Amino acid sequence: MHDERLVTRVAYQYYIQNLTQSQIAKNLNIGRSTISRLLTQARQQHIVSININTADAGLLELEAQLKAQYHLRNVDLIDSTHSDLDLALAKEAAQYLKQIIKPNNLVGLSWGASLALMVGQLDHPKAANATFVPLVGGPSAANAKYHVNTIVYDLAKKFMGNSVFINATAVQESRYLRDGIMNAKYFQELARDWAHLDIALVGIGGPLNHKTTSRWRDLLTPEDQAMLKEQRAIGDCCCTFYDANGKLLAPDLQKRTIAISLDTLKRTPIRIAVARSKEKVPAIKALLKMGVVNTLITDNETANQLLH
Amino acid sequence: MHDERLVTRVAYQYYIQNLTQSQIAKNLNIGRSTISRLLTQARQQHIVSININTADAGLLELEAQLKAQYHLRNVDLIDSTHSDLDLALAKEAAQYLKQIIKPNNLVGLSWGASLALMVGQLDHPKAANATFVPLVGGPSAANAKYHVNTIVYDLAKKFMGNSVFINATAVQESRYLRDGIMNAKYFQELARDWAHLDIALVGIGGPLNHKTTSRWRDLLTPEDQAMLKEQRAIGDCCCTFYDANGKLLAPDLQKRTIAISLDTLKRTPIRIAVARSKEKVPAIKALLKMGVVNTLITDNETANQLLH
DNA sequence: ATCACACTTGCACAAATGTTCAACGAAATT
DNA sequence: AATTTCGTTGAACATTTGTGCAAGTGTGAT
Repeated sequence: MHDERLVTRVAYQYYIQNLTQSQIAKNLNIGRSTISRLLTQARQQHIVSININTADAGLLELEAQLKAQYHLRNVDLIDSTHSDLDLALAKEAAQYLKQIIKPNNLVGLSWGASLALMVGQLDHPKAANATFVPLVGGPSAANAKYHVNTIVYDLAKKFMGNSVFINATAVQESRYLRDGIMNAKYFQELARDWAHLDIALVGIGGPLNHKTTSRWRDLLTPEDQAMLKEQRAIGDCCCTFYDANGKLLAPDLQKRTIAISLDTLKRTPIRIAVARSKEKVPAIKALLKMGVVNTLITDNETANQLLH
Repeated sequence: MHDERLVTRVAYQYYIQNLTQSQIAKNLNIGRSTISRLLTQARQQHIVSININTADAGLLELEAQLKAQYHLRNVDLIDSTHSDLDLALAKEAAQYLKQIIKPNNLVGLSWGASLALMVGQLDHPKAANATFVPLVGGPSAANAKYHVNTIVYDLAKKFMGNSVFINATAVQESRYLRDGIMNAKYFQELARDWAHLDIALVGIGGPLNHKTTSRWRDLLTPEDQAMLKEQRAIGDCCCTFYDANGKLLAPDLQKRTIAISLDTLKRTPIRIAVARSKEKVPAIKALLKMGVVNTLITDNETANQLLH
């Protein structure tokens, strides 16, 4: 342990005057290695303190905590005080995707309002020559604007890449119909893609009774809905429902669903969820615990609630 | 110029989470060079601030200012709140000397209370095998304790080195006497040493009328004193008097003085002055402006007054 | 005094960081 | 539209920093 006076002196010359360690060593007639060690000591003993002075520095702290608590690869937060939160979130997701996408990547997408919004927010995308594939079947109505195919197609266009379409709704009337579709040669290719994704980008569905219940859920029969309610579903990801403990629900419904399975999804290296709101907190939390996604883009309010 | 959001993010990972630049680059999918640049930007824009939390961090700031203002090689300050300031100063000077002295150095010393005190404060000196020489003649009375020779001898003993004595008082009765002495072969050797010093350690004398007028000044004749007063002497270094503008005074007295000349002194690479007190401020200031010394050891009160 | 131990130092190497340069791409100008 | 200009980027190189190791130094016990 060294003289505090000396430590301070060294820290001052290094951090305030920006001298190199060699210069300081010459000044003080001490070996350079010692300077290096004195500086580590200065940091350990908090003789020097380093602060970050920005409004959103707190966000980063939150990100780190969340990342640690759920063992995530990454967390990206936006400030909850934005006027249009959903828009801001979409923009952030767009930037994030742009940042991590690499040439020839295979990118899978589910859908939902967040993802649809995202596409529009993508500015100056780079030519990645990536391939974009849907992870779930389409919604009931042929509402082009929110159709998975539209999302995938627009995204591919912006990135100068290719896209693959999906020609079926997410939920079929019977498991036989569903199996039939999935056994088609074209679907087999899609399934193969699902197993080799580089990046997956998914939304998270909240509880069934929530007002803004998303468009596609009209595909569920009243029986499905009853069943899910009974089993305490708190949300879905890629049309797979689960409860607060991460238990997958409604196996019968599952078998009528055309979508990537959560297990397959888990094989993707980068699995990003984009979701926010108080209502979705339990759904997000369960999904994180299950390890289905390893990257989360949300706002700080949601993040705060996820910490407990 | 980059996105502040990104800069903050990078700064956080680097300074708070202690990741390396390469790791951050991988996280954010950015080239490492860019991270380096972002960090410089973060510092420039004060997005990160680095503080030093020590009582005497302010001293260092003062030191830096003083150093800049007078173009000094180094400044070493002690805290003015010490109970015995002169003792503390002596101790600091001792440590400083110990720190910078190198094997076989040739070290010159003037005298004064500060330097005398210093010798006693030198603990655990290293064997430097240095040579110590007086820069000025002795005082009038044969007060062994404060004699230059004593200082030089004691110091040499502590450093396991050699010392050279001086066998004359600082001021002679006539220039002829003085010239005679200085022409002696032994003095010629001393003079040669003066021209090749590695380190010079000097005190600074304050104004004449000051109460604690130092011991040696009884060598001055009443005429000398009158002359100096008339020419507005504010202090001396190595028995050479000067005024506030750095003009050397009393050439007649000079010619009767046995001491290194300030010009010769200036040829020494490391020239340290040890002095403090309100009264000596003008003397110190003038000496610094003249460039006679390039290293100053004092207390922060004196330092503050020197800044204006 | 001698030994043993803990602790510090400097050297040499490994890792991390800063910087130059050439190529690229976006805006602005013709 | 073609061309110029400006600013950004990554790769390679130069510099700076961190660290394991062996040698040195002081301290305390025997």
